[in-house]
Amino acid sequence: MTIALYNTLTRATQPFEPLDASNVRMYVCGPTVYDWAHIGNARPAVVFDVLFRLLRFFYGEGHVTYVRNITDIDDKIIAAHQATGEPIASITARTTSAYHADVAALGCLTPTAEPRATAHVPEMLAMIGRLIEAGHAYVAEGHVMFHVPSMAAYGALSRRNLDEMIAGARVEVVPYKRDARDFVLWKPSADSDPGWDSPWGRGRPGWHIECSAMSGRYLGETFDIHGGGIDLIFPHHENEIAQSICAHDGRPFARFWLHNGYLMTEGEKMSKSLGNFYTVHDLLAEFPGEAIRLALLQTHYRQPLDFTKEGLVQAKRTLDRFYGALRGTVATREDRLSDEEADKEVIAPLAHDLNTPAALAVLHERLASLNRASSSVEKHRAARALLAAGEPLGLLAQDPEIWLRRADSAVIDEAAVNAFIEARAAARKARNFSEADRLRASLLAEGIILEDTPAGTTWRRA
RNA sequence: GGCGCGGUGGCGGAGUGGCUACGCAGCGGCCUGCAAAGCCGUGUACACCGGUUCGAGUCCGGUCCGCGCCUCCA
Repeated sequence: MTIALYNTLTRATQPFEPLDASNVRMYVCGPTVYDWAHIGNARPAVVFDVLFRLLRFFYGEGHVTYVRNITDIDDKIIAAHQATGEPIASITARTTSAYHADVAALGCLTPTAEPRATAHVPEMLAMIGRLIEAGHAYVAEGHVMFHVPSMAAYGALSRRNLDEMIAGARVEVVPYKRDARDFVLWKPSADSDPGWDSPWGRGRPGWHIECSAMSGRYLGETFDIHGGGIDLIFPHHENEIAQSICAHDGRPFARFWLHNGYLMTEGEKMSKSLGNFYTVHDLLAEFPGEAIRLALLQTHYRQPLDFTKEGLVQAKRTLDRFYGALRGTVATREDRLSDEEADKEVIAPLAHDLNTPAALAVLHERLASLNRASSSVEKHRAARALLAAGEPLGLLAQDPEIWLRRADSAVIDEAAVNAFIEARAAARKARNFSEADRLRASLLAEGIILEDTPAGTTWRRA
C-alpha cells in the first residue's frame, strides 16, 4: 500500500514518497494567538492530525516530524492589546494555552515541535539578510520588502502570473514599494509596539517570513509536506515559497502542498464580521470534543464543510452508538492499547488522499460486526477490531462508560439513578408496568435513558 | 476581468470507467411487558445536452445553476 496525496502545486493526486523515510517532515500553519480558536482553526488541526497518524503508521512513530507553528507576533495581537489593555504577553500566553486545551479535546496528537515566532526572530533576520544579499529584497523607509518581480516563477502555487496581479489592482499601494506586488519582510515598530533590533532598525517581522524561517530551522530547506487552509494559498503560501526558494539559492521548498477546504457555519460563509463563527471553546461547553472531531472528519478535507449544531448532534449520536456497542466488551485500557493489528481497510482509504468518509464507512462495518457478535469471544475480538479501526482517525479512544454516562461530570447522582433502576426492576417483577414506565419516564426527564439488556438494565445520558 | 470549486436518493456524504458506498430519516419484520439499543429486509440518485468507449456518476466539449478567492483570515 502506498500513500497518494492531492498536491495543490500540481493540482493532481500524486504518489507520496518522502525524501527521507527515516524522517518524514511536515509543516502546518498554526494559529495566530490573539483570540479563542474557532472551528476554522480546528479543521486543519484535525485533518493534519489524521495525516500525522497515517504517516506514523507508514514510516514509524519516531520517523515523522510534524511542526505546527504558533504566530505570537502579529498586528491583530497588537490590536487586541490596544483594544483591551491586556499585556501582549498575557494575550498570547492565554490564547496559546486555550488553543492547546482545545486541540487536545479534539483528540489531536501533540506535534513534534510547536515553534513560536517570537522565539525565532534571529532566524528571520538571517533569512531577510540573505534575501537582500541575493537581490530579492530591498530596504525602503525602515521596511524590508521582498521584490516580487525578482522571482520569475512567482505565482506557481496559486497559478497566477505577475501581470494578472497588477490587473487585480487591489494590492496596497504605498510609496516605498518598487512594485505594487512587493510584500513586507520586516517593518518598523512604534516605540509602544513590540519590536526587535535589526540591521534595518527596530521593528517586527512581516507575516510570511516566520513560516519560512521556522520550517527551515526545523525541517530543512526542502521538506515533504506543507499544509494549511485553502485561504492561505495566496498570498501567504505563495510568499513563503518565494522567500524560501530565493533565500536558498533556488533549491526547492515543500514538495507537497495540502490545503483543507473552507468552512461555513449554519449554511453561511463563516466570517468574523458576520459573527457567525463558533469558537471551539464554546462548542466544547455543549458537545464532547470527539463529536466535533467526527463532524469535521465526516466530510473529505478538501470539500467545503457546512458546520452546524445539528451536525454535531448527529455526530454525538453516532458516537453514542459506537460506545454503546463497545460498552462492557473491553475489560481494560491495557487491552485496548495492546499491539492490535492496524486495520488495513481503514488505512487504505486514508492513504488515498485522506478519504475520511470512506474510512468512517469501514468503522460502521466494524460496528455492525460487533453488534452481530454473539459469543463473548467473538464480541471481544470485534470490539478490538473496532477500536483498532478508530485509531488512525483518532476516534473511540475513551472509556465507553465515561462517554455514555459523562462520568467525568458530577451533575448526576449515580446512586440515585441506581435506586430508580432498582425500584423499576421491582415494579416490573410485580408486573406493575405503569409504575415501571413512570420511573423510566421520570429519569428520561432528567436526561437519563434506560436500556434493558439480558444482563440487566443500563443507563446512559441523552 | 483573472484564478478556482461544486451540482449524487428526503437530508448529510463517498465514489481510483464495469460489481450495494456509508450514515441519518422513512417503511416492513424480529427482539421487548412496552420501550430503548440491536438485528434482518426494503424504496429513492447521479443538473442538462452532446461526444469518446463494448461500457460513463466517473473521461472530453458545451449549457444552466450555485459558490469561493484575487484584502486580514484555517
